[in-house]
Amino acid sequence: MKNELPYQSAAATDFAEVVIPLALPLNYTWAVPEHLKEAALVGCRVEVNLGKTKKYAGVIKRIHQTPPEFFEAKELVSVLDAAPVVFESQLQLWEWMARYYMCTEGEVMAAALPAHFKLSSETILVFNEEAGDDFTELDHEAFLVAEALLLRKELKLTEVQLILDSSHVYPVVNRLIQGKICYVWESLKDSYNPKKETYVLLHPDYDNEAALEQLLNTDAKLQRAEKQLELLLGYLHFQKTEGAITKQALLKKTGASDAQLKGLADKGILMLEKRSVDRIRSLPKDIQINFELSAAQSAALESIRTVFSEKDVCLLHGVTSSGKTEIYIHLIEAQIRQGRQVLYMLPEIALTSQTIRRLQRHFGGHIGVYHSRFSQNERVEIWNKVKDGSLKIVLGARSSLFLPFYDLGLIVCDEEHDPSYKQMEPAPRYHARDAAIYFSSLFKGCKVLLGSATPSFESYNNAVTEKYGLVQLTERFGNIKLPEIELVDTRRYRTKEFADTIIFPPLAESIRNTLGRNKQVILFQNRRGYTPYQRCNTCGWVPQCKYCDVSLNYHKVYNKLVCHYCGTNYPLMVTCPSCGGHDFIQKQFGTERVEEALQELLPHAHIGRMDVDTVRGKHAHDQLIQTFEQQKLNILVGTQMVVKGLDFEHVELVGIVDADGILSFADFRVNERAFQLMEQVSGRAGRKHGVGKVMVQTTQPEHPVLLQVQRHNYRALFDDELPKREQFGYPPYTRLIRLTFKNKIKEVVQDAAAWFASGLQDPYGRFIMGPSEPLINKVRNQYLMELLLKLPRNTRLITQCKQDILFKIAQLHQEKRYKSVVVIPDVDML
DNA sequence: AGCACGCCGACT
DNA sequence: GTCGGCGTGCTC
Repeated sequence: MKNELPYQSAAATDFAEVVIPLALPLNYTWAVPEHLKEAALVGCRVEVNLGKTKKYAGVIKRIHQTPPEFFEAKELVSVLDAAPVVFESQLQLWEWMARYYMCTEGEVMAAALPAHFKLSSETILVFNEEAGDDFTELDHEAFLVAEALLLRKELKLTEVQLILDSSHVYPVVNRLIQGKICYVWESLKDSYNPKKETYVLLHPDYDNEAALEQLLNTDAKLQRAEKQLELLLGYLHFQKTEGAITKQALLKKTGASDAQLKGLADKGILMLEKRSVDRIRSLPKDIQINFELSAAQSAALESIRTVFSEKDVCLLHGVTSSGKTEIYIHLIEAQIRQGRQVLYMLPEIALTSQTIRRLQRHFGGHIGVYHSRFSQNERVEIWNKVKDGSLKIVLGARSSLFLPFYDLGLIVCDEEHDPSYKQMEPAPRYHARDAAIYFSSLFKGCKVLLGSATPSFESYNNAVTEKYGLVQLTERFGNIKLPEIELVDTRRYRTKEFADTIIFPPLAESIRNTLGRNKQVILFQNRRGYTPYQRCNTCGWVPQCKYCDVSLNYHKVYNKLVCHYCGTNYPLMVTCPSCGGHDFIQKQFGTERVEEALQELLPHAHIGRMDVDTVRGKHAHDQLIQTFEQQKLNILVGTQMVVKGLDFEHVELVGIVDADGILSFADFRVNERAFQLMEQVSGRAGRKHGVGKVMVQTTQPEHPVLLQVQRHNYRALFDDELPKREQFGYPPYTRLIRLTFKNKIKEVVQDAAAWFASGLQDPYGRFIMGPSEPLINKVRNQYLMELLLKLPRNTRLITQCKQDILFKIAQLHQEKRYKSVVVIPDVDML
């Protein structure tokens, strides 16, 4: 370093490395002008100019004194925050994520920050109608903008620039947003309004023992209103036991009338308030652990504590309904009592109001909820409360990992195996479970608990090899037995008579039976069904790829069988090598067909369907669950969605309509996935009363996965599968990186992918699979090709390879023919 | 991600 | 002859 020269230190200028929400390969640097030196802190948002016209709100990552060598740094325009919006640990997470998942820090930042923090010249401000028109509190500049907003309702940030002196735009806008005068337009999300319910609250005047006593015994207000007094007593009872209570629930439970409640409200004793269900505003910050753990649960809890004394990550493998949640609650409580924060992650779809209420019952106002269905205002609210430490527990989907925790003591990753923890579409394509494990390492003594009834092989392997601790819960809570699993061999119905049958007689009979006893049925059908494959109609055999150990897909256009991992083509099967049969079929049907077939079979049954089509609306999912819960439906037909975290008391029969479809999925994880799916589905049966039954329709009743599902033997499946993973080089023995190539000319992508593969040949040749054409080979007018790398688990090699890939991508873009080919890396692809 | 800059087709 | 199509490159 030669920057010790006196004239340099005398003129020491500060420079700020700033992350801006763009896919830039590296962070840019701006000079900190003298008057902003005090305010420009690491983690603060700053307004910067980029190019001639554009402005962005970026976040300061680093302040230093090294002048950039190859360019003249522009000056920061302004500092937007009085205090940092993120801590160092968030910046570290962003950096790690960008490196590990091969994207830019800007992309991570864009995913991490709530929209309201992401100002740019394109941002549109919307007037908040609830703000009124009294702006006398505001300073002169904010006043001008507020007046303009009142008139126009919407302003682009560039328009605000016309109103104000250029260097003051962002700070003023920022003040207006914080003062809730306006908010940032959410162009994609049509401003979602969270579901509202009317809650009953006690008027604050009576919120103390003495006043309440007087009211109940001597106050004239209630002397001649016996029914109202009764209702009030009922209310007080439920408030004690349940915390917040809705109007609907109160009236139902006390049998009181609307008029009586209104009477109490008019007298100023109770208050009615519309609140969104998931909001936490006036729940008391109580901790109530009012349940006893079973012996098995207590033992598991103790084991977890022991594990945590020597390891940072523990896998809790507990069969369905073994009561993992109660264990989490105890661990969470311990953290809260120490004043530390807890992140409780769940797959998005399992974050139903059912789950949220359950946790709120124990932790009341300590709990905050964070997921994609929340408005940006609410997200900012939670964000700030997490940052200032007033919120101790966050229950959230994968993106809640980005919240500015300041003292995290525990991360719970429930349903750890769930693939939706991996972000697919835009970068960062991160896995929230793995990122959480890294994130926890930034906090002293912070532990991670992974929970699942059917752990991912990756996690289970880490537990078996003692990288993680392992704690098992083998019995269901209350000693309810695991459901009995009956395989229905559909080969017996291969006659003409049953040619179009979807629900075969044994299952049909069971459904009738169950409905006859006034119990409910769930039917599971894997998906809406298009990934055609060939299957022997006689024995159920499905052709596999020699090199990849995956089922082959039937490719209509070429009339061939294709492995979509390595791209190898095979001719169509004519003779089944397993049984000598000549009858190959591809039968595909989705939930709709199942629903139709059912309706035909049982014309009087009330049938609900849950798949991406039927729950597209905002509350549709919650609503359908409720309808089913209230037994207004007899049968629920659904895809994956019915599996997640739901608890239905009256379900006694679960039917898996087409197990063959699940078992012939062209994925090296088929068996793992199939087991997870079936085990989770069957966990829905008989959760409360223990008389659950599961029926599985299949042409392969001797299939090893079905055998283990029948025995609920996860370990046996794991032991069966692992050698195959090793032999074919899949995780947990390797790390996968998938590269997707996109271009609108088919030949160009194909050649680019081939060029790329040959360029990586040395030294990665033996790890490369493909290039191959993916199943869906054209998306939005762009053709796709894929390359898959199976890298040995050697951190240095993997890091090196990622670097080489990025370098290769740069080289690819030097070739004129491949200039416009887009390459998308996906690390740890699922 | 934008947006300016620049090189080729169908038009008043 | 020009207007404007979008492919390419750059932004501290």
